[in-house]
Amino acid sequence: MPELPEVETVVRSLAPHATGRLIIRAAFGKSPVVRQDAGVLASHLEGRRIERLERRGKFILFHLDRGVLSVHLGMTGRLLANAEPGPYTRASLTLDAGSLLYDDIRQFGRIEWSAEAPAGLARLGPDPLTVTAATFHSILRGRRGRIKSLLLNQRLLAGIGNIYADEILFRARIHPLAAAGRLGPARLERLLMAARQVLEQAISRGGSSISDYVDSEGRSGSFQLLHQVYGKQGSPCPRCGAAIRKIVVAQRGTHYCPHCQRP
DNA sequence: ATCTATTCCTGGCTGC
DNA sequence: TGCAGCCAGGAATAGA
Repeated sequence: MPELPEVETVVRSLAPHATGRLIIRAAFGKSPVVRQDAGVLASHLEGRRIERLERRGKFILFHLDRGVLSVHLGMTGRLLANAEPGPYTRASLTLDAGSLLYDDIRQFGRIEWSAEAPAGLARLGPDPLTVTAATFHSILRGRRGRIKSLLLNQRLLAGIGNIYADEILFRARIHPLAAAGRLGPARLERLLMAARQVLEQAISRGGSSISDYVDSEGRSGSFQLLHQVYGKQGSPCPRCGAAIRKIVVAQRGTHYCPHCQRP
């Protein structure tokens, strides 16, 4: 389940393989991942040069000398450099040096070409790693939703998914069902600090390899070894020893310590 | 305007 | 051993 740290890791590992490369050939299978016509898509890509890669929330942007190719990994998407195509390969780019593949078992990912930035990006909120405290506070102020639901909302903040929402809330010692708008300045400050610390530490570990996430060179991350609550239901809280609890919030499995994260 | 439920997808796990 | 049924969840969409 690639979230901000995994997508950032993919972009960093991909950049040396992709930046400055010329796209010789682009091929797409029939898949919900690719919604545009394969021939039209290929005609937009073939002959173009990849000038720069960028992460925006969980989106990977290939800035071309004309247009932008955006890739969202969904749940099981993989962008691989110089890999052999497999049964789940949905797209492939042949470059003037090397190749790029997009593999995706469950096909929740999306690949899209657009002349400018793709429309969906305009709806994304700021990046939690760079958002100012003032903006962060204003995003959550007056909201009646539960804090975990809001952390997952990409329009408010872009990049946090289910794993990191749980880990961030644990670090900030905030209950996932807490009313966001009622969090005081001290807790909001703690929440933003926790978000930055968790996400940056996860990036430094190459992300969390929970299901089948690997970077563009096929390497697993190791942050899953440092998870405090995600997937730890029944295990003792690393801070107080109470049993970690699992509930459902916003239709997502939600893990927290009932002692450290009081309602 | 907001928030919540549903839908898409399939490998892997559970339990009979 | 085999297999039906459930589970995981990012985000668009529909519904409250």
